[in-house]
Amino acid sequence: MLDAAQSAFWRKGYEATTLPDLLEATGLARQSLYNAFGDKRALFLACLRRYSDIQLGRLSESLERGPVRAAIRGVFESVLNGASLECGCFVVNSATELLPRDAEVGRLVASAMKRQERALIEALRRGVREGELRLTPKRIEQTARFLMGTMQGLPVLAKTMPGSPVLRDMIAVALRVID
Amino acid sequence: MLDAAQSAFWRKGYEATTLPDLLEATGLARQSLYNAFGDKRALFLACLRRYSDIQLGRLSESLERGPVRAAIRGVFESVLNGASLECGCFVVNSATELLPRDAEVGRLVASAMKRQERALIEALRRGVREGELRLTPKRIEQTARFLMGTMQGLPVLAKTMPGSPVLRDMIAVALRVID
DNA sequence: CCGTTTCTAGACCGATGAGTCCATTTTGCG
DNA sequence: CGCAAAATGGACTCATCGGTCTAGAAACGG
Repeated sequence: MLDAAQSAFWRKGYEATTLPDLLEATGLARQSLYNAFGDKRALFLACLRRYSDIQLGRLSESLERGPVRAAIRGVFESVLNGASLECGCFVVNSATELLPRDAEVGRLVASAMKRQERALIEALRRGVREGELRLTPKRIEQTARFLMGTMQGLPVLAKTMPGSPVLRDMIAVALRVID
Repeated sequence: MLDAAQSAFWRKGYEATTLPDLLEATGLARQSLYNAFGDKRALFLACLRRYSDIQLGRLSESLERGPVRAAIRGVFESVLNGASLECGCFVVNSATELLPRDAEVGRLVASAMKRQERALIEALRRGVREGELRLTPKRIEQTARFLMGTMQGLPVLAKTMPGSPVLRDMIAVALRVID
């Protein structure tokens, strides 16, 4: 239900997605949609929250067991398939479209980033603890942030240079920081 | 003249920028604007072309003399100030907003990226030639692409996490690939 | 089986979007 | 100076936006 609306917003962004678009995507009647969610903006925020929660869940799950390096590589490479390839990341898209004008979205995005950062720090810590990685505590933070930045950048790059070898190279070089 | 329109589009994106916005920004009368540029879309494309040309000019200029490593660091750090900090990169913003729906914008963006890639490759080659860097030809391409990806990612990150230490860390780690 | 509640279809609303038209003023040039 | 060209303001068109309203269909519970 929210999935359908989300995919509409994801493809076209907030402004460009019209109410008819949302009705067609969800199959709902106009009134039902307003009863259920209030208005377009509230629906959008709900989608965004949901997406970032799910996405973060997936990320944490991938990172919290198995070899850390392989997990991170896996996360990066999953961008090469997935919906992100042509649509980018929903959170990043929303951020570039609506920030810094929209404070609510700003908070939401910042929180998503923060949680992502924590998940990566946690994973790197585990890697160090288990002897897979060798990083000072300072370096852990720095590296996690770098990886996060790269994760944000990849979908954007995928959009701007579709089907180019740039993505693979980008990933290859980025992964060197945890070699 | 185009500058004014550009900054309006830059701040709010294509869809969200209304004609009244553009009139106020440029100070032009409605009719004059239509006489000069045709329509909103044509004006937008003109702005985008202009921006990417100027931006690429600046980049090439910074990269083509002096120590390469310092030049690249300078380019990265210029993101920390500049209009990019709160508005991101106009090209990247436009790409995330309009791709993959808009083929014309797609071509424009892809071409901008391609030229940027070339400029970086050129710079790295020079660095190797002058003995500052030690990279195999293969590595040069790869590294250039990585740097380009990072350059695209930085403004996005700046928007999603304003005033966070993430940017500095991201830059610090990214620069390690040319150490 | 009936009454209540929910959902649906679609007309409707005011606001605002991009784009056009035209009468008037301003400008620049011979 | 004078005239042609261009720029201006503002009314106007038509489409579409997000959102509301209403009357009828479906669904559900006792």
